[in-house]
Amino acid sequence: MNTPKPGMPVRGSKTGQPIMALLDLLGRSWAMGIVWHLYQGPSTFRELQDYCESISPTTLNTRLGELKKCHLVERSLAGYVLTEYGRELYELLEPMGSWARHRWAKSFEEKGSKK
Amino acid sequence: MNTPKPGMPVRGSKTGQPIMALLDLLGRSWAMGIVWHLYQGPSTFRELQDYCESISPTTLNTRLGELKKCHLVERSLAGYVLTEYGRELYELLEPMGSWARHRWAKSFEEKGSKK
DNA sequence: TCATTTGCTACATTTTTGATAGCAAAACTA
DNA sequence: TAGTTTTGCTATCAAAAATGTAGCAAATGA
Repeated sequence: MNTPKPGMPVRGSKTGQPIMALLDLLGRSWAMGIVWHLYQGPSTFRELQDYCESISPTTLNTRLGELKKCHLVERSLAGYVLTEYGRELYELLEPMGSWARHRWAKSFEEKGSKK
Repeated sequence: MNTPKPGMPVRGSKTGQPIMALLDLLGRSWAMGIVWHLYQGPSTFRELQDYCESISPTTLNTRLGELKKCHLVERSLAGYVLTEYGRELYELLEPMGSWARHRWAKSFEEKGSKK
């Protein structure tokens, strides 16, 4: 699975539009979860493993590799950390948290949930 | 693969926090791409297939099913459309588009790209 | 009525992910 | 400084998810 980057064809989009590369990258298992978690502060490999309860070390490692190649994550003395780009991305993701809690979750509470 | 919903344990998070359910849902192949595309207007199944160049009808169908169960997409006479929730979500996703284009893509242009 | 189009299922193959074991290097500890 | 932990990560195999292709039944159009 090759790392999606802007300007390169990615899963399902040959145009290489940056947003498509980003959606491909973030659409892989745990990618957003890792970014989400790292915003709290640096984490070691094992801490990330614990956080992502069911991730395998293989997947965690490839995902970290992709995020590094895409300049969202890097290593520091304290462990893995978000880069500046990573933090910016988190800040774009962040509003989804409150929306999910305050708006989206409500839509499941209506009585007689269809389907 | 069961549909992630707020309040239910999802891939790697037993707490059922809405954001975790959302990240699980959106982290599946093509989920964000479908939302992204549908914001342009209603699409038929075949149009979505064309848009997501390499998606298989099987996957498209399950993904649409999940998005419907989660109140982001519904069917209309004109085809599949975003619900109000779906449009709200798109609007949260939208800033990622310009960030990817104007900020993130730049990070790949530096001379001597490492790695 | 006959040909298209549409939404979707079936099924075999490939790709991705998970689970588990475990190793080499670094960091403690006694 | 020898022994124990911890840490980052690889290897391997099984399970799950996605793809590719064919094709069918219902709706639409000519």
